[in-house]
Amino acid sequence: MVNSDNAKIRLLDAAGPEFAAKGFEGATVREICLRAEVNVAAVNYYFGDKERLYVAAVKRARALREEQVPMPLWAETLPAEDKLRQFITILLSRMMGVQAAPWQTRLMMREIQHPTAACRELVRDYMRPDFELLLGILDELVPAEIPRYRREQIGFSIVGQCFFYLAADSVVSLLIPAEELATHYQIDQLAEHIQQLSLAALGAVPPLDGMLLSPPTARPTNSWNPS
Amino acid sequence: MVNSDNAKIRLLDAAGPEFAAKGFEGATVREICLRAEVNVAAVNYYFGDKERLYVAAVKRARALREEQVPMPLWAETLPAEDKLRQFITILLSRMMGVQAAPWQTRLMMREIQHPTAACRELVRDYMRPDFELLLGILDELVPAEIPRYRREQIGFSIVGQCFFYLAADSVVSLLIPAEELATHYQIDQLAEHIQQLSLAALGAVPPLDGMLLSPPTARPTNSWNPS
Amino acid sequence: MVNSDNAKIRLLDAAGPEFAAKGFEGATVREICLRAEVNVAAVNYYFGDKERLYVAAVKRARALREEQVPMPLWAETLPAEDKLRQFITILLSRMMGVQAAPWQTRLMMREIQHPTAACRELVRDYMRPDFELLLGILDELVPAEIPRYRREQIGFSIVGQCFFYLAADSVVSLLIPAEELATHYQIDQLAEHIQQLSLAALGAVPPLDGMLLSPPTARPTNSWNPS
Amino acid sequence: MVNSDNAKIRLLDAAGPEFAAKGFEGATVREICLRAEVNVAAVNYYFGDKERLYVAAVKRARALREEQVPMPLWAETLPAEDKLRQFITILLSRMMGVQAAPWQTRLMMREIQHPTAACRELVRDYMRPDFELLLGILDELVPAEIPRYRREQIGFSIVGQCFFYLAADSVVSLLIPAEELATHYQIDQLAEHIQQLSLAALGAVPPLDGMLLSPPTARPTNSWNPS
DNA sequence: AATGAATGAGCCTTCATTCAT
DNA sequence: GATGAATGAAGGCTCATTCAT
Repeated sequence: MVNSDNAKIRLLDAAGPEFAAKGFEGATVREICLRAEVNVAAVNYYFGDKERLYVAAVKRARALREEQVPMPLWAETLPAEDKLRQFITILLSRMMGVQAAPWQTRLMMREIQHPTAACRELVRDYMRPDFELLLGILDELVPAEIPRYRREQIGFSIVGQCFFYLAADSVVSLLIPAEELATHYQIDQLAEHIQQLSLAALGAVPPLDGMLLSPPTARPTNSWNPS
Repeated sequence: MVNSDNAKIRLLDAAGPEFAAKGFEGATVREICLRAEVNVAAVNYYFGDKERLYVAAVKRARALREEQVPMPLWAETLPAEDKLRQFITILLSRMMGVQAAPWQTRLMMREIQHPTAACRELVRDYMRPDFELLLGILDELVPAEIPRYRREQIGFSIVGQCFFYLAADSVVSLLIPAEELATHYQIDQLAEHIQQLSLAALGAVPPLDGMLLSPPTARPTNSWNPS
Repeated sequence: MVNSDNAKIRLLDAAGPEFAAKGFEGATVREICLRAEVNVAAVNYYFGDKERLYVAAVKRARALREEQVPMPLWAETLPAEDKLRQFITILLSRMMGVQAAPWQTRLMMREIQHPTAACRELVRDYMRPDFELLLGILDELVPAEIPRYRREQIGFSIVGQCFFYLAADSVVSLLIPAEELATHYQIDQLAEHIQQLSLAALGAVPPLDGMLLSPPTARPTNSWNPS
Repeated sequence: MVNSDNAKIRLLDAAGPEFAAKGFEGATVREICLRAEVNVAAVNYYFGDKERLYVAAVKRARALREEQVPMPLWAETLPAEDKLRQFITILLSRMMGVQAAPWQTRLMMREIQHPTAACRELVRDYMRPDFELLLGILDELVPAEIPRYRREQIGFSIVGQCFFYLAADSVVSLLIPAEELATHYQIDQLAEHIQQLSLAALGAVPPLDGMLLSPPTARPTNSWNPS
């Protein structure tokens, strides 16, 4: 039984990096089993087939990453601005690393971009709670009249800025000279940048602006930022 | 020979959608040749091997997309705010469409996330000019003292917000109820949102703030936002 | 142990239908064990290997079929013609059913056509007694001078006619229109047909015909049927 | 092209004996390709998959056997009795051989007993023409009033007697002492036996007997052979 | 006595590539 | 120049069997 669990875990630990590096098609069961030091038949024995091993590996990846960089439990009195900063920092921490990004992150990135059966659970169990957390923070920062879809949009803007550094890191790396790259990949500085940008935008949100309250399909003139 | 060119073009036009839909590993030379109505040996004959066909297909994808949604030539007198809005609109136009996104977009997305030999040229010929264009717009909007890496960071923030809707559309689709999804995928409204958020942030940039001028490696305390 | 016997019997009862339906190669140990609700290792534990399970299943099949349609014990005074009719009826009863034939019959058919180690015992214990019974009936119907090999030949002709409907039922089904098929598969009518055909032939046997008495290797001219 | 045909034929000639000896499941593509001296991929290249190779092998088996032992074209004046004898002889010739039976015969036997997609065509193209030929001969030998299903039954009885020696040869071999086996497997003598048995039965058919004319479902008492 | 975990051999198939024409 | 035939390598998976318990 103990050995059984070990073999299963070893398999997952071997499959994660392989799938992350080569994708579902590119990775081979043989190579994974070789790394896990188990028989080729073990994949079928423990997981049924390659695809279910992949799904299990994705789930494990997120669970491990969650453990490594957990969301904190904030005190009630903590200002929303600080929560936002910490939230952004954690998001960046999870995504940063570029080429050295842990396999967990790269594997999840693959799943997001080429979603399989695992994606639904991934979103339900991990992305959604985080996103709701972010919406909760925004609730403290934007006027009550701002409709939900606008808060979501602001949330996506914040997440998108963080996400970009991981998902498009190949482009960033080629766009920025190698010697300056490290400047761009400093988590704290970057977190501050994104937080400031977001707070400034939130502060500029005119609470009574018609456009924000009316449905987007009846969008008025460009009066949002009258200054 | 004319036929030769035709075969090569037909091959590229067949390869693009295939690679976009199934990835490099998932797509098969046979299927591509079948669609192109050429012999299986044609890939090796015209391109050497599968990989070089892939690279050629990626390049062609970006060239086609460039034609479809070109960057405009702005009049000198056009306010930078308007240029920014148009830039964002074009970015979103190129990326929107989720599953219905043209194969060109999806193929480039694959290349960004799993870069191959084609990525370097892609960035050099297409991403960099666009990014420089964006930086030029920002030059008109931020004080001269703001260092380049900060402008780049602001540029990445803008691009990242657009990029997110394409790269993470599977997550967005699962996060937002199906009936509200269309609300989030309105290019003009979204462009306005991102523009306003960005402009508000730019307006908030304190031109004399020490942190912004000093190199980030010698970053002082969190005094950027003194309020 | 009681459980042991139960497991063994359950295994046999599960193996029979499986082997009958899919053949030795097609049937899998796992599926058999699943049906028998025993461990996969049980086959090897109780029978040594798959092949010996197969042999045991074949034997059991014939024993069960023997119970289901036993040969009757005839009164001394029963006319041979009636015995023949009953014998044929029983043979047909055992073989009829085509696809709906009980698994026992189908399994034995497989063994006859692709004999394994089980075939020898099957013939010795079951086929031979039946065949000797038939020869005994024929002894009462043909002149004493008829040599044994001729009686055997007549026996084979009778058995062959019955056997055909089971062994070649796929051909019969395709040769005869579906709506008329039932007409051909009426046991009593068919038994009568075969009995009459056989009796007519027996009656026609010229007891003193040279050919019948001389060894077939020295067969004379075609004078058997002088007409 | 020539080489192509050769490879295909070699594959068929290698597949036939393998399938005949080991069945569809038991035979392996590797072994067949080894014998045919072609690459393992050749099966897929020429036939799509193992199953279609099997079907092609079955068809070829029957075609070859047809060539080896063709049905003769009889003169109009040839007595039906002689035609029957020759028909039976040819049937036996095709089936005889016991263990030494050509692979074509054994393969067809497998198909009859475990029919696959090939069976339908086999019956349509080969079995049915032969069976109709036999019915034609019987038409000359039985009174016109005898209904078709009775003629078919007589046909099956004749074919069944021949079929038995091939299909159940394992049983025959175990039932008859080895030294007497050859006596039973003499084609000419056996053909005469079956012909005589059949002719005697035909002669005994009472043309006006009620049962023969009435539908079998309303079968009267056992009055068929009142003698 | 009986079992669940684990295995290694082998199977069919797919695929990118090559070679003679 | 361009192609259809043919190939070798490798991949995922199934299966009967074994071994420690």
